[in-house]
Amino acid sequence: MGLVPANIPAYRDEHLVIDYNHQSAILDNERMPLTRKEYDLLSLLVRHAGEIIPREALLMQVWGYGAEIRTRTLDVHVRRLRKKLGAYADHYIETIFGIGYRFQPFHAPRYVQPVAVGA
Amino acid sequence: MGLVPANIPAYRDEHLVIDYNHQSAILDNERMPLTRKEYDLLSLLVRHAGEIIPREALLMQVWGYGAEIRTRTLDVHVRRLRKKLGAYADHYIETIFGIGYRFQPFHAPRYVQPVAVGA
DNA sequence: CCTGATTTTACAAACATTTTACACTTCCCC
DNA sequence: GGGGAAGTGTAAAATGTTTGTAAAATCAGG
Repeated sequence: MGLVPANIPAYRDEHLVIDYNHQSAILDNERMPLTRKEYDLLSLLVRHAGEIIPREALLMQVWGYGAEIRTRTLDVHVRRLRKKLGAYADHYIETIFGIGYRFQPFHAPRYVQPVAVGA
Repeated sequence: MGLVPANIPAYRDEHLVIDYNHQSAILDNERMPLTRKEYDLLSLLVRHAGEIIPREALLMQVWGYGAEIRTRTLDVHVRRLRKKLGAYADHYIETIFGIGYRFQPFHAPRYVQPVAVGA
């Protein structure tokens, strides 16, 4: 029981922090408020940073939609995410035409760098 | 050595003091009278300052309600608390839509060290 | 260019919280 | 115990937020 779930290490790069425990995101030291679906979508992309994830897979994982459902919901949510990501939007969320999307970290395949946190 | 446990250090910030030993609260040097439930709710939030606490957890900890109980009691108590917190209400008690609430201290500790200015 | 995919905008439906009002309960004092 | 004041829970309307869909605009690939 506990108020706080298990301790999953956060994602961090030059501009973005995703705290999986708090289900929150911080962009350039500012809290970035995300809705549930936005968070689900972003965190899925981030957990597979560098990989192309097909639309199909995203619709399945985040919405539970099967291949038979035709919808633009994913695109609209990607847009909302990009809007909140501001200037970095196009760097972070890459469109793979005809396939899906890919999250691209800043500064490379170093997923988690040790960070000295001031108390 | 009485019934009441040892000295628990009080919570203090710019405007608010919570004295856990006396179960009392002081807002801008004025005593802020709280009812039992109000105190329980506020002190729980304050003890986890900066963390999101799910509605479920609050209902469990303060009321002993399980997940099966559907009620708006929590919301109403949050409202009563906010009313007593006056102008700072919205700063102190933050609503996390779809999840729960969070107490935000004044002069909050930063998640991440500020980055050198420049750009 | 032509065609189909994605982006963008706008809006409505679904869902969650806030606010108000009131009923019930508890506690205290006589 | 009786009566009143304070505390607490609930219902319901008002308000606010999130999500899904449609439709037009734009883009990419052949």
